[in-house]
Amino acid sequence: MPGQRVDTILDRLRGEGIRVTTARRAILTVLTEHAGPISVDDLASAVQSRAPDVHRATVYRNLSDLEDLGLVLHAHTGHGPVMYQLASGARSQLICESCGTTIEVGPELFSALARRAREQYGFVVHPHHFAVLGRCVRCS
Amino acid sequence: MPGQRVDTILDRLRGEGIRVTTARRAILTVLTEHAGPISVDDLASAVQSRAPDVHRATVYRNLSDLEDLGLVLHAHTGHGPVMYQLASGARSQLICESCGTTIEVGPELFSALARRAREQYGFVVHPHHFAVLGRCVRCS
DNA sequence: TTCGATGCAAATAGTTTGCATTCTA
DNA sequence: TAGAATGCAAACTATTTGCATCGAA
Repeated sequence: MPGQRVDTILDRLRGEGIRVTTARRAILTVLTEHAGPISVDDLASAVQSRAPDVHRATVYRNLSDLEDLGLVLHAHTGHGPVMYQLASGARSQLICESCGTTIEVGPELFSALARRAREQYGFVVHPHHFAVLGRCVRCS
Repeated sequence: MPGQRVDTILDRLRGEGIRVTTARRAILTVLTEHAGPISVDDLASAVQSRAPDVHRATVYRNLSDLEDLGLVLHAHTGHGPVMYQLASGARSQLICESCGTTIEVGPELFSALARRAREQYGFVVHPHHFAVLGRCVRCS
């Protein structure tokens, strides 16, 4: 299944005149197999276990390109590292500032905030681009 | 009025055995006079226009100490710089990912999100520690 | 064979730290 | 005058960029 999904994306890339390389395939495979957001660090490690020669700079460049194409999204997590995930089925995160525990949540959690921001300020919230910081059950 | 407020804070610091220095006074004065969150960069510039010899490292060290005392808060703003503000009367921010426009908002905007996060996950949201990213009226 | 993509190294930005010196209390 | 706080420089982390080389189409 994941392999098929990767191939679908690669076909789309080819259609856009973008070349299918070892690095690109490995990055998309890891993103597809890993449900939810993953840090560049973890992503690069996973990629390098498949294709050892892939350089970090290449990972950054690819993530940036894939994001421009609308295929992946990044999220800022405060003190923590930037997290990437496939755009389809993207999830948001609640992150504990004390222990780092991360809870993945759907966009419905933001519906009221999004509505108020839009009504009061005309501001459209992007729930996938930032983590909600706070304190988890165990730490509070 | 601001001067009085700064003195109140300085008295409290003295009470905790913390010394009142030129740098500390300047940092607190700028934070008090500037309503809402300010970046370290802007804060340092404003501090240096009052006390030119204050080094950036000192600004960072002081902000960290003041935060430990619960007097100031920092917020992560995604791609942008970390913002600091006095803890009393702290505001949250909606930041446009396209043009950088910032809207300051009160904590009431987060009430529904905070309630759902608490009810469903026992997670306590800290609305002041992260900015809400999205797109402003003009950019969307 | 062409030119997009890569590896590598160096540059950059934001922040932290070690240490000798300064200055508050 | 003791030791907290500072200035400075160097270290660090995360990310970006220039450039010569490589390889997908």
